[in-house]
Amino acid sequence: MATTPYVPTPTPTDHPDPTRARLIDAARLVFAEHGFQAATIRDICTRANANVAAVNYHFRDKAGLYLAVLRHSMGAAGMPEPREAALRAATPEEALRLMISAMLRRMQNQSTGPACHFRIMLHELAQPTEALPRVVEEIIGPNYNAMREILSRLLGKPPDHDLTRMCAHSIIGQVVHYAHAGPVIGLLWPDLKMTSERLDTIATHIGDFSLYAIKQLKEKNSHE
Amino acid sequence: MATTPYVPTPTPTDHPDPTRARLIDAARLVFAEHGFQAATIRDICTRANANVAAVNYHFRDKAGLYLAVLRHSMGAAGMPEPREAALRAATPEEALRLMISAMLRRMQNQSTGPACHFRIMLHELAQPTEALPRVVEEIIGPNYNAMREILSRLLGKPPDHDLTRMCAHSIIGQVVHYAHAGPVIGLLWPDLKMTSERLDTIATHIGDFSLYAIKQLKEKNSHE
Amino acid sequence: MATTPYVPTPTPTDHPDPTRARLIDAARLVFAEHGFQAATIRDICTRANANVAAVNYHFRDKAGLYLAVLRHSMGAAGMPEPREAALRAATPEEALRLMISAMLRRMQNQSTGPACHFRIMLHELAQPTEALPRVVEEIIGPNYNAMREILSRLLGKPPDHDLTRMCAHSIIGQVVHYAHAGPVIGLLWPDLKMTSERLDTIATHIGDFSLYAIKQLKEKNSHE
Amino acid sequence: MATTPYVPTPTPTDHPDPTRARLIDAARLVFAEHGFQAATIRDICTRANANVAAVNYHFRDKAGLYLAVLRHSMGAAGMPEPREAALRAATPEEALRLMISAMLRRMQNQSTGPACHFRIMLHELAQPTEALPRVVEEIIGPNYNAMREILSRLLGKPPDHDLTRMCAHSIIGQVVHYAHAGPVIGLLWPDLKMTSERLDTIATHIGDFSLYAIKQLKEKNSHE
DNA sequence: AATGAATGAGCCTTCATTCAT
DNA sequence: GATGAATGAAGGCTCATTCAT
Repeated sequence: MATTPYVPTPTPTDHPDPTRARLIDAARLVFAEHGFQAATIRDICTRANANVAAVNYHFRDKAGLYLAVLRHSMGAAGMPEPREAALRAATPEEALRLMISAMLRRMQNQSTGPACHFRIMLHELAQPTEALPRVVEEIIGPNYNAMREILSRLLGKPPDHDLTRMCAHSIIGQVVHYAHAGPVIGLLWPDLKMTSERLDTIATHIGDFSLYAIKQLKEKNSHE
Repeated sequence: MATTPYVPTPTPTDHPDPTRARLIDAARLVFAEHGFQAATIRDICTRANANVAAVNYHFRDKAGLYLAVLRHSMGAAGMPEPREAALRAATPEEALRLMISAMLRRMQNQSTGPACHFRIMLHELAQPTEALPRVVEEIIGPNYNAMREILSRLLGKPPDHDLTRMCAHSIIGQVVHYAHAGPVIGLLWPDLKMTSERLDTIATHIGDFSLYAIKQLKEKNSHE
Repeated sequence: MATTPYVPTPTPTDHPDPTRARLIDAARLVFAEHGFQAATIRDICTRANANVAAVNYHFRDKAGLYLAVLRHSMGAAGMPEPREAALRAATPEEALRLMISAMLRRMQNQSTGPACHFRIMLHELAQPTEALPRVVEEIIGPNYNAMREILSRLLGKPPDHDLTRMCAHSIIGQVVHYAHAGPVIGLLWPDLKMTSERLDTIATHIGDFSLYAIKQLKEKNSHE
Repeated sequence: MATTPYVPTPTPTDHPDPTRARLIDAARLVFAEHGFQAATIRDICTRANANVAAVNYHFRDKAGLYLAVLRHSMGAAGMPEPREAALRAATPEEALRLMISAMLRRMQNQSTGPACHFRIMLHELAQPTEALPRVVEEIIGPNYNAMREILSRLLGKPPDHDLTRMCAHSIIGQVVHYAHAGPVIGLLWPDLKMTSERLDTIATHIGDFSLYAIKQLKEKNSHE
């Protein structure tokens, strides 16, 4: 244990192309495609041009590699993007639209882009591992809170209010549905092509749908 | 042929406690918990108090057992429930609310009730098997079409219209989010208890949210 | 054991088409194709339109069925054919030619004809079972002795003489080679087609080859 | 790729006692005894004092191990022996006798010697695998061609002539019969002991038998 | 710092066989 | 007289992991 260096390397981008970095990169794709359990170390090592024992050497464990992948994905610059988008908005309405659009776009290029952790999340939902709490805390939580802030302003309710939360779920549910149910939607709607324009259309629809609903909910609520 | 009885027997409830039925019952739970690939025949057979070879005898295959479980879940009386609920409604608004409520209730008690196939579906989404098209065709498709019929009346657009489809996705996305993101929501909203009343609250919220949005969308669309 | 009727049925052609007969018929083909060990009871029973347990019921064992097949093949009318052919001959030379021709013909239609036990023998040579001594005693031995009788007359040596035996082996070896090495010969001599004329040519060649050799051997031996 | 070393290593005798070599050695015996299908990996690994997974690691497959055994046997120094023996002969008659003798000797001590692939071939004949064409091409073919060359000179016919081929089959058939029919001959001729002198006697007999026959066939053929 | 070799547990499947009916 | 159902043993294969170097 004293010889396993998988902990004292907090700077992952020190070396240009060490085995460690190649492993994380390959693992991201494999975990995204198959999930934690179904992914095999051999597959990852083959893609990373590394030895089978490399994973155990660098990360002690399959689970260690998985955690490293998540930590890497969370630390990547791509993460705060949706919230940043929202910050640039002048009105809460625009902020909501920007967030929706950013989340939608993020969920597309899952397989290649630096944000394929969305697909990892999908697997995590189907079969949660011990990493779920950490992911929720560091990735999902902040986004969830940011959205509640926006909704709080739109609804005139505190972020902790049940209505605010349920509205947040309604919006997030609409967005992630296109990622979660991707294969099913492909079968139910064969003509659908996920082009960039189509993505815009969907984002606009979700924005309209949600803002209309929120406006009415606010009115009805203020009358009570 | 006389030795391979894994063709679907017409009267599955003839005998009081046949191994075949016990296997399907146990498999439902195990598949729901772990998904097709991660589930092990040994686990299933142990829970069903059956021999490891029983699966091969009755269903030829792990895949055969999986198909049988899906077929059983689809054929179960629980399946048409959401659509039936909608048929009893007087207005399309009520029909929509009934469908939402039925789907939500269905998604709860996944582990024990006859409808744990919702959790199976979740795994199927994360890692589609060859059974996905069949499930879509026989389970999801009809519900999707029923919902589009209702929305078609509410929106004044044909069921095939893009707006109708996107509204359907918006509603379904809101509903299934509570199933898909269950563990995450549990972490983000620790006080939430999924009691029967809470379920009603959520169903009402999704109904309100969606009907408000639809009404506005219809108005805006008719002005164009 | 008292209830297993697989022994007291010495008359196999009593009933027109009982399961037992169908099993033996199917087993002959399967054993001929795959040998004793590689043949599976399920395959046999499926082809015989019988239950998996039928073999154990009628023959107690896979080995029991195998023995029954051999007994059936040995008792069949086709067996003494080569020797009968030899008896009809006027001279020992003709007797030898007739035997060679009969053995060659017999070895062809192995798969369908009633004499597919030749292929069973091939498997028995590769992996002898406990049935080998019985087969040698009842099938091969008589043919071997008949051939030695003929050779004894041709060579002027007793049937037990080493030269007689080695000549018998030389002739039998030539003949069975076309059966044993069938797949190899097919690869080494792709143009070869095992038509009836070709069979005649081969029989004539082996007859010429052997009779020339025997004549010379007799001469040389008588001078010593 | 770094993890799959089952590609043939150029220097198989580098290490004194590597698992790979022990596996091949054990597999040779087991395959010779039971044939490809009936042989079990567990048996081989037990005899080789290796883990069950070692076969998968070194040869990917049971079939991979089988191929390696064949390749090893074919590459062994013992292979070209019969042809080399023939090359040292002054006359074609002597060449033929030398080949016969070498083949006969080779077929003995199948179980321990480096040439137990003869018994493997026997299984291959009874139940051909995908390896048969390769074996024919690399082992049997060259011997067959060498013998046809010799016979061509003895008969005055081209190596491709039907008579040449049939004579080759006659000789090869006589020789391999002692290997193929070993157990049967043992039962038919209990006094036979396969001593070295007996092997010489048999070789001489087959040589006499065949050369007499060939001489006569050549005469008869030249008169036509 | 990194790897080739080896390991043991576990998986799915197939087999011959038995038992109750 | 015959069968559907069930069983335990075994087989080939894959996996994550470890160890000596």
